[in-house]
Amino acid sequence: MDAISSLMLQEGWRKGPWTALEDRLLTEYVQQHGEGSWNSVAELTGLRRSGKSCRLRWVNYLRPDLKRGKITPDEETVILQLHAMLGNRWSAIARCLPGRTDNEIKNYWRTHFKKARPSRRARAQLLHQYQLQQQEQRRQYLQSLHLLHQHQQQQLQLLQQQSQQLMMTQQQSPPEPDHQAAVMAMVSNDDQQGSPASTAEHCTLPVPDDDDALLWDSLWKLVDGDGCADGSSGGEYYTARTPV
DNA sequence: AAATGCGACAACCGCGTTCCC
DNA sequence: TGGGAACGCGGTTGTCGCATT
Repeated sequence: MDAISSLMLQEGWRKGPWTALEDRLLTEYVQQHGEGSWNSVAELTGLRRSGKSCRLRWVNYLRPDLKRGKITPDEETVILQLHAMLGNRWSAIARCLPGRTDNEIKNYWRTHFKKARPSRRARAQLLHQYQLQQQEQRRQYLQSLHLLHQHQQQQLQLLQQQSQQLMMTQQQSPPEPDHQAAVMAMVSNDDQQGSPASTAEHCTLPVPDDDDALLWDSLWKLVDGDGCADGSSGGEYYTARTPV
């Protein structure tokens, strides 16, 4: 707490939510004296509020031209477009939306468009989705291995048949050594491939491309809970959600 | 039914700018 | 022209009510 705030409390300045009586006093003051000279509000009305607090209350809540109610889709569009052009210049954006305050627009933006650190529940859901995706990847991989093995078995049977036919014909004329060795090598290699299950034990999941690697890396950071705790680090904006 | 999470919004705070003497 | 008061702005925090677990 700074010196001024401390002094305010010592002198009995009120803080926190405004009461209906305070609102009425402030409204009557503005009706009589106009906006401005906020520091004289306390003196002339008996309000125990700082000039700063009075101005904020008037601008953000009591002004008669304020528009109440939800931000409309049209207004949301304007906010998005202006924010893309102006950045966080809330007062400039508010000037283009009659009846809306900079505070209101700022709050709306932060609630709807600024990426927040996912909650514990959201992180658990992300982890669950990730595990399901991994299971599905592994299942597809094993299935493809199984199909490959079936194909290899068919090839092996074919080769064995050809080999037997060859042996039978060679009984009439001696085989060429190179050819026989090549056939035996192919058969031998196929045997060493092993069953799909044993192969799967050594298999690794497909290596993700760069984008996927980044995604999973981010995911693990979220799951591990070592993301920035206060959500105040830079670069955390993302594109607008689809309005509901 | 109680605990917890989350969105919405009001209000506060610090700092930069403007105004006035 | 310098300094202090007033004002304006953007970031942050606190609170409340509803939804979900």
